[in-house]
Amino acid sequence: MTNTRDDVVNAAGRLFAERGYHGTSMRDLGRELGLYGSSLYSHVDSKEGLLVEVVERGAQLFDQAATTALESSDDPVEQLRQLIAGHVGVVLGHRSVARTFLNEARALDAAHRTRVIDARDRYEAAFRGVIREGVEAGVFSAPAGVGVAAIFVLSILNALERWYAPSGPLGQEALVEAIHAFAVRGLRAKH
Amino acid sequence: MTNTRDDVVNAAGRLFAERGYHGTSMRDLGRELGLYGSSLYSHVDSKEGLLVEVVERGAQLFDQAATTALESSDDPVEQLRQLIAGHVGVVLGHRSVARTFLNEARALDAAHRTRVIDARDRYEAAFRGVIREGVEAGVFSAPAGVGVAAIFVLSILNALERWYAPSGPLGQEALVEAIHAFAVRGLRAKH
DNA sequence: CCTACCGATCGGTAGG
DNA sequence: CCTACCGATCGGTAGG
Repeated sequence: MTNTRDDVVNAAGRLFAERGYHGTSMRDLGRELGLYGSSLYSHVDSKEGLLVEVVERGAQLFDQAATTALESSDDPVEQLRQLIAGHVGVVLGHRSVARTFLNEARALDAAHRTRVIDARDRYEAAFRGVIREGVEAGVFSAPAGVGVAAIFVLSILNALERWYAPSGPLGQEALVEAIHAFAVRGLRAKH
Repeated sequence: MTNTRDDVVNAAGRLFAERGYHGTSMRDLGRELGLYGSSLYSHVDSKEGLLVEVVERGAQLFDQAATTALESSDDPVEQLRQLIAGHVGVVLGHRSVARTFLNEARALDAAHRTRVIDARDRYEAAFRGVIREGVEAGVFSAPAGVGVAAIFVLSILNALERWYAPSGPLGQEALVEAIHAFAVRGLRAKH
């Protein structure tokens, strides 16, 4: 019945993801945990600190997923599959954190927002690198540029939190396969 | 120097797009127009009414674009190009409205939110229909289902507001061509 | 469109 | 973790 600090951070992630940072009050958050808004301050320093913590956790999860994916293989097609699988894993395993990371960074002060933007750019760079290797190996083609191709794939991945229903007809593995097939075809060099 | 009602709605769209509905106060909006927050109420009835107006305008723009696109041709590949071109046109021509429509619907009351969700579903249905026709004509393939394929294409389109820079190296026509090429390849039936 | 103001709610603190 | 409270800000109104 007693709440831990982690309970507070997790509940904050849920509410920030659902209603947005500015749409969530500390009293809302307290209610979610069965206590008063003012009581939250024995667990955390400030509302903005909670947002920073959730967002940094999101950056961490995506960063780890990308690193693991790149280490899994030397083949660009397979690395892309692992990048996609990793992203899907983060979204399905930590949806609120992912949503807050993707959508609420604008509520951060300039310094923390810069950190998030840098983290996203490093993550994107993993996709760019794999696509570039594929192009150099002659298996991919990116007529509009590697950067644009990476954004297209990431657009599909970042949109998942908006529509994917875990209880729906499309399972996690089928989802990964569908995205990978679509991306690899979209990137496929003529042959 | 005097502001019209349209000036107020447009400025509201800009601020809602940049900071979110809950991140924008009526005093912020007044400041943007060079007047006091309370003065806005001689132009509009309420803050939520402003959001409704911006979001409904977004629904209208996307709906019109889809209708025009479908009428432009009978060929699914060409219809898809026109759907993409129409979406890009809305985002580049009315970016704030598009952003607010895409991101701020959750701040609406249940009745208006339902209207937005219905509008989005009708818009998605245009993409589903074109892809379905392409599959039936044997030119497209959608192994994970027509609905999933439509979502993939729309994910790329809906993400545009997050990254596309009109002043960047990729012009509007090249952007449409790049998305269409990626989508058509992603959907292309083996042959 | 401004001045003056309202009740409600905000993030946060003090003291227990 | 609660009680009692703070100053600031919120959406909105009355009257001009």
